[in-house]
Amino acid sequence: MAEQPGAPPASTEGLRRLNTAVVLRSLRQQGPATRAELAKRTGLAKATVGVIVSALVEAAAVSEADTVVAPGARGRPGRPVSLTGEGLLGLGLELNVDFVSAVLLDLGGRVRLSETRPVTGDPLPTLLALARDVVRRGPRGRLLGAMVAVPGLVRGDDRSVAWAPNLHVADDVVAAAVDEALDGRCPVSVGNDANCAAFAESHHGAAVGADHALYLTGTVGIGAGIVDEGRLLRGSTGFAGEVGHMPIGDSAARCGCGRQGCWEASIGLHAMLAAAGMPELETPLRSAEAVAARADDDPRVGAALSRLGHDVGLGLAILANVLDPEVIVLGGYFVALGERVLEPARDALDRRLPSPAQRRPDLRLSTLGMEAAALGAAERSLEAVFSGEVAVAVVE
Amino acid sequence: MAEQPGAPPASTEGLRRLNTAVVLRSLRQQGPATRAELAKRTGLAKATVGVIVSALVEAAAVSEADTVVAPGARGRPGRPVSLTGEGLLGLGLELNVDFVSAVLLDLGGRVRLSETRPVTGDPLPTLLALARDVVRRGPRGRLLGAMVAVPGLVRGDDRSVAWAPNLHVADDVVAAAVDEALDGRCPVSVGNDANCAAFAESHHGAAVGADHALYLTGTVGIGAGIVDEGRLLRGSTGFAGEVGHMPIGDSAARCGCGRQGCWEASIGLHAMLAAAGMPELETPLRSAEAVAARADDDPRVGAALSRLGHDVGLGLAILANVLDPEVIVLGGYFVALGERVLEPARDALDRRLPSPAQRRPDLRLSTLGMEAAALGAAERSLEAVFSGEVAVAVVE
DNA sequence: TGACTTAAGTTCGAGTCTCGTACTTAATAG
DNA sequence: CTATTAAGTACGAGACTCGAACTTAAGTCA
Repeated sequence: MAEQPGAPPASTEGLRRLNTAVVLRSLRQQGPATRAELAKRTGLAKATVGVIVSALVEAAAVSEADTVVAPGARGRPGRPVSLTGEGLLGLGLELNVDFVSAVLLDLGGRVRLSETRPVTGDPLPTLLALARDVVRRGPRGRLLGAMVAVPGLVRGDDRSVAWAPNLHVADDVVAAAVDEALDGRCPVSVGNDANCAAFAESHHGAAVGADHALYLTGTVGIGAGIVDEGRLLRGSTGFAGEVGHMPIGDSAARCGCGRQGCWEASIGLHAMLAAAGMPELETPLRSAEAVAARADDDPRVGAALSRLGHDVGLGLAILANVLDPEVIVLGGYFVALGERVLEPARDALDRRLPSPAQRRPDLRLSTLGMEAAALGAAERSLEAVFSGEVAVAVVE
Repeated sequence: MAEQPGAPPASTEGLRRLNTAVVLRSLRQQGPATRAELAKRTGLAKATVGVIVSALVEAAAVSEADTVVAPGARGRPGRPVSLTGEGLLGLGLELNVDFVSAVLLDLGGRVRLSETRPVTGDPLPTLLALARDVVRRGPRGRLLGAMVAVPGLVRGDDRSVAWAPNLHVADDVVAAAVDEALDGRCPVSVGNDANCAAFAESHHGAAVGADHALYLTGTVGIGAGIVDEGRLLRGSTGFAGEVGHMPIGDSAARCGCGRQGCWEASIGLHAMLAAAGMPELETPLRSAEAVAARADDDPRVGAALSRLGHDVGLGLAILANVLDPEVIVLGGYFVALGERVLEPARDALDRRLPSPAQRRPDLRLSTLGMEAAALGAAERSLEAVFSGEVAVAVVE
């Protein structure tokens, strides 16, 4: 059964933390509002909202606009408060095999600084240098948290790596190294890259506003991130969403894992390139762009892509049956193939919905690019604030 | 994005509610404890635990044992408190096509009364009569909540039915009818039957102690219930776990839905009976028992069952890849087939795990029988207490 | 047997929080 | 210039948690 969840509120200070989080979430999800409106939205007393907002203003988490909310209305006009979060930052990092990224996000959801650097050799030192640089060059403010996205399996402590076949890291070496690079300035956690990217899509990308989203990324491997009721699905050992080796698609296709019929062996980058009869270029995206460019002229390539799309849709249908997402976002190399994959995938998906009562999940392309995982990691590093686990406003 | 979740604690009374829930969960999950132990477990102050426990004793939610916890220890011996919940009840109901069930559960997790009645014709009146009977004959006490499990789709309000192809009910007619039958004595909600059964397994059945569990039930149709971090997965429209029509197994098998290759068409009751060459009897369980009895003598039947098990395992492998459960529980007619299905399913599952790093989920048979859904519904009706949304102890 | 030790549980006062009410403030309407 | 309306604030009451001091109920050891 579930662990004793989160920090219990315990004291009245904890109560304040929770109510502050309620106000922050309301501002994030429903936009700016006057104190009176906030009181209505949250169910808190006007007086309470007043106190909380004052503290948030003091902490530079929100700011008051001078503009009146509804000019021409009777009564004293309210001054709308909006979530700007100028001075409160979350750092998202991505540690990957051939590149590292960093995104500095403020509490208002604006990206304040972001950078990606290519890597040859051990990526960790490059990541640490990047992290230090970004923090130094970024805007002044309080760093509330940092999260590192890694292509691998992360344990339930959100810190130690259980398995990362392409990266030579394990346990909490990454977390500890970043801890040190940041001088212990803020808590550091680690997360799976697909999960982080999924989170990014649901907060900033193609799945904004969707409470239930599925993110599928494809490069050489295939991975998924699952958001249910706004929360990331982790599974008992962190493996949830490791969908690359499900038996889907061409059952005779040989996979790098030694088995046959893995989904990855049908829709992974190498399978796609082989089917299109084209070579692998420097990056998956490049390779896919080249294939996309060729597809219009060469009907064989076009046919390969629509077969690919069909197999993508088949797997998505299975996932949609299990998870019932509102939106499905395709990332990775699929983005470069665009409608050439989306259309046949939609067809396959349509034919495989469980019942006429279910509407088809919206199938979209990722809009976030390379830095999706880092952005999601940054967003996740701020989650503790929005959930009320961490206090942002100081009591005066 | 997520709605403003749950009732915010808001006032200090809400804080008490939450802290009371922390104590209750600790008692449920970690067993009886003295006040001092509870203080350590929950992080609350000794004084606070004292007050909360007094209120819980008053409300007949917990009771103090006279037995000393550790005889022979120095210092004043503590009086252990245990969750008995004598006077606090949750009612679980199941509305099905050919039977209805009711389970009366106390807060301590003991079934105080349960009954199942067969139905011919409209099941709703029979259910209402059963509900009234059970409440009347059951032990005196406060009814904290009631939930009706239905074979159908339930909307996010946990009350109205969106789709129930085998039942002639829609919207909130069921909830309203039960409301009336119970004289509005407690809040009434409605839930999907597979979800309820999954919840029952994770609290009382084969998946006790597992935070992440998958429940698969098979009769004519195939359905799943998914527990992740102790919470039920619902999906955006309540369809999560509707796995019967995923394209798995024999791709040529014709399904009742008009398509081919649905999982249901390979492992549903009718497919099993056809493969075994045996007739359908009164109930799925009966039919399956007959097949199981024949399997030892007739190698053709044995072979059919191991093919069935293989197809079950194939689908479970996919689900395990997506969800990473700790335990998988098979219910429905599979229970009667026992190891004849489990063994080939385990084999297929083993061959299809995503990586050597993942351990195989434990595959078990349901132990709860017909009343699983009603029991789970009863358990769910008490969830609001354990989550702190509803107060159980009255402030004196 | 009786003083000492140890730990459980309770009492109490201080501090924090939310809430409702009453009040002040800033705009429009006439 | 006065009345009206609604936003925001001040304030006292009530609820809750907490730490420290205190009481209680056992075992320990002379």
